Amino acid sequence: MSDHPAPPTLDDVARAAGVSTATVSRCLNDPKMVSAPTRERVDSAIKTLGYTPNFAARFMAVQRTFTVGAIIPTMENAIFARGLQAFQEELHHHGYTLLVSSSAYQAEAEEEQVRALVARGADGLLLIGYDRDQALYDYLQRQRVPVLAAWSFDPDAAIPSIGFDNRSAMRALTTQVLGMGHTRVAMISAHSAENDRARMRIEGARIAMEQNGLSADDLYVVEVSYDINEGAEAFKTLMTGPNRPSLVLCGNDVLAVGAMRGAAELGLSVPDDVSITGFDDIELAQVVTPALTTVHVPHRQMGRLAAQQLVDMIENKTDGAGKELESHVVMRGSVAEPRS
Amino acid sequence: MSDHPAPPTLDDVARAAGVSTATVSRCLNDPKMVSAPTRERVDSAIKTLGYTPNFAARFMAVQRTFTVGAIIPTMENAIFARGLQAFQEELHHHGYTLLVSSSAYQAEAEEEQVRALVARGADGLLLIGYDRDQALYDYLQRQRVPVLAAWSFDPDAAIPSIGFDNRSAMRALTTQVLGMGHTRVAMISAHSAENDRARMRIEGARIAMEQNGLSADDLYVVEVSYDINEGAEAFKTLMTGPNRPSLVLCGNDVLAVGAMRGAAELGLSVPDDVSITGFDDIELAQVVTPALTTVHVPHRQMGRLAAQQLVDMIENKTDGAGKELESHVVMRGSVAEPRS
DNA sequence: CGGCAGTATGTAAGCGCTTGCATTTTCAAT
DNA sequence: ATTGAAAATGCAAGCGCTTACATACTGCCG
Repeated sequence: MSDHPAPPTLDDVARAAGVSTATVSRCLNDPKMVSAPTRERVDSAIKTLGYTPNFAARFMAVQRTFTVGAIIPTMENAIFARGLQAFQEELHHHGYTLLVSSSAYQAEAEEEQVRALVARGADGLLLIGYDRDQALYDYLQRQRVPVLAAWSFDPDAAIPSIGFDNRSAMRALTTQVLGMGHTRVAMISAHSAENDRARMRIEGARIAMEQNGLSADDLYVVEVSYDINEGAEAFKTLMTGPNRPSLVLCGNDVLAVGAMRGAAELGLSVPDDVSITGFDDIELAQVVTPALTTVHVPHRQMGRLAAQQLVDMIENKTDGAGKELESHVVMRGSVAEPRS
Repeated sequence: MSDHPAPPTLDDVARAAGVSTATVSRCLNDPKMVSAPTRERVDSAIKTLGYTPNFAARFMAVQRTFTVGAIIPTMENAIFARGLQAFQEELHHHGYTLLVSSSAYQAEAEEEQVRALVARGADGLLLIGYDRDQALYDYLQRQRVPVLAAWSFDPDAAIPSIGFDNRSAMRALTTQVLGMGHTRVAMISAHSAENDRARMRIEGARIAMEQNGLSADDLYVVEVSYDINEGAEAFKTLMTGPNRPSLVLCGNDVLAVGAMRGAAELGLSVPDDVSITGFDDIELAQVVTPALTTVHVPHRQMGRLAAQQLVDMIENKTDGAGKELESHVVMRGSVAEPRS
């Protein structure tokens, strides 16, 4: 009815301004190539027509999208939020746009998302951790898409990574808490099968056990999904079963907060009846009562560096060296000496 | 060095399989049009080449992406997470992919994202609330992109919306808590200027004040950003100022949790010294101690319905009627009668 | 005043895919 | 065998943009 039957194209703008499409294109991408008067005519045509360049068409023409994709395991909690935020801010500085999707901690879903992002022309990809099928790495390599892993660091992995040493971080935390005298300890972890971070954290806890005169086998580990409710349930099972622990290490803050809720539901006091620790130091950790003893991870720094590194990989075709960041233990109210 | 210098294209596959590109394309999009033997040859060529169709090229050819975009104010907390999750699950059922981006509660950022999503060929858009520049709506209309608003419901808005009545929800909550006898009440709200949800919640609280024999002007409102720390600071200012309230209504759960942290920092007990309420009923609300009295919002239902509606708008070019959902007050430990 | 930079603009060839239409193949019925 | 309808495949245009190259204008120098 009204104006145009379809959204305006470069061609429409060109016609309206009485110039060629090339001129309009230049106006958009490199204005100084165009004389002032024509530029004005073109600009006003663009404005009155409400023209937005078609991204796909531009992509086809230049084979670059200035877009990077990130696939995170979940958006449901804040674990990746802060880091991702910093990642995207830094990308923005470099003129890139971020596309995010989540895999729900499932390998096939992740693979699907990777393909979707590649098909959409992502210039580079950020993945979490490095545990995944070799075939996926092969695919990515064939597609010439640079990939960077974050939230984990492993100099020997197939792809460069920016992150911290989950194993030694968990070891440090465990050692410190064991120092208070705990001997009956359990751990609530995420499923470790395809999750290097979960696996490393368990290992770290085990190592700490041994270094503190306990047996690694005495660490009873139960694996659940990263979810507050599952954390609460697992905790309750743990505490109502035989050989009740005095210390429950949790794979991350979300599980730990779940455990704390579980404790409340059982009428147990934290830390008097049982000590609980988390991992990540997300906002949640400081909001619960008592506040959570956890491992503080440099989320923002990690996101920022990841963006820098990835952009570098994209633009200079370098392979990127990866970088290990420091994490540190934060002692708060959720741990205490065990009851005698 | 290795295989191909560049990622394989349809053409490469066609050549490898000894057929035309048309056949390969049909193999991908409508396999039953192709005879079994050729299909096998094509499929194996695709596999050995590691071919992924180029999304942009397909988009150009068919002018449809089966992608919808959603722009939410923030990913930093869980406010939109659950609803968005349901939204994307439902979209998936209908064969659509979701692209998410966040505006950081800033109008220009949102506009930028809208354009980016449109440029990327989103078939439809989900926005939060309906408060935005008319020019943006005009633009969207010219681009022929269906838009749906969520988290708010207003039958008279420029675009169809799926959500609840923020005003009456807040009125119900406030009325219920005022019934306990509070007379000195304050509210910590998000900035209401370009946020209809915040504005309606304030209005709802005011209406409840009047209906309960208080003056709407007596509701002291302080506006901050949706952020735990800001909530804590605002709360502390409120409580250390003159005319200290016995009830602090918060615009959402995040602010309320911030307020609770503020109370802890001041050494005030909730709800004995002061009652606090939230809005949204995100996970956080049940994790803090005491648990938060708040308004429960049907996040998942809203997300699901929004997806259905939007798909319908896209596929049938209907205008969509919108739908109002019910919310309800959840009384928990964070409120009590005021001290006498 | 011819000619030559230099600047501004236009022309047209793709980028990788889909799809209407034309062409070839297949195969059952004569 | 012959034929024709149906099934399978190929051809080629075109989706909206960029960009190398060609062309058309400026002045300005000799």
